[in-house]
Amino acid sequence: VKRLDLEGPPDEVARALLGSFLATKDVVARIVDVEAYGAADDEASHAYRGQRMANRSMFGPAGHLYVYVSYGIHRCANVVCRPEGEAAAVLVRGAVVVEGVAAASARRGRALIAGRLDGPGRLCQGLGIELGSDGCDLLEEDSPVRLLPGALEPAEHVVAAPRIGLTKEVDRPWRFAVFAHSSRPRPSR
DNA sequence: CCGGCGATTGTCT
DNA sequence: GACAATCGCCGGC
Repeated sequence: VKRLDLEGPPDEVARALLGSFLATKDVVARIVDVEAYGAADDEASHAYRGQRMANRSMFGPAGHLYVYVSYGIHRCANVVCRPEGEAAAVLVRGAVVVEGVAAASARRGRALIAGRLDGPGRLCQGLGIELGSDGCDLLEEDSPVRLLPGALEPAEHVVAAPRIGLTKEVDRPWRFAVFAHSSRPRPSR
């Protein structure tokens, strides 16, 4: 993954992230479900009302991690995709663990189904992504969370759908999920 | 399999 | 004081 690939319109970067890997100390997972978020042009985005203390890392630089607290309980992880001063990011909604299934399921407190971490909160819990990693550089070798290159396979396709859990901009089709040619062309959950 | 709902707390008004 | 880029459980079909 090069930083240049991560800097661009959030929907394009979102698609490009599918098939790449998120890695922490003891878990590696392949990204299969993402959502794009913009800035002043996107009322559903955390950046819509400008920079705040909690969302500051969403304002760049690209390739850094934006972690926020959802519903006071969960953590959710984003890949920032704009240079410093501008805001946009890709929420990682789902991934398949390819290394460290035991560590991930131990953190989750339950067995994973087919190695899947579906849902942004579950994904962060399984990977062990904490608020303390907010703002770290995903392309830096010794970061607590890293992004590793990966691509989709020929039999894999991408479906676009509306984003989940919003009260605004509910129709913008900025969710992108991988599905195998043999399975139903619809994102899980 | 699917829809509904309560829990729970950081963040902003 | 309201709201939230969620989750897990429960009930119905």
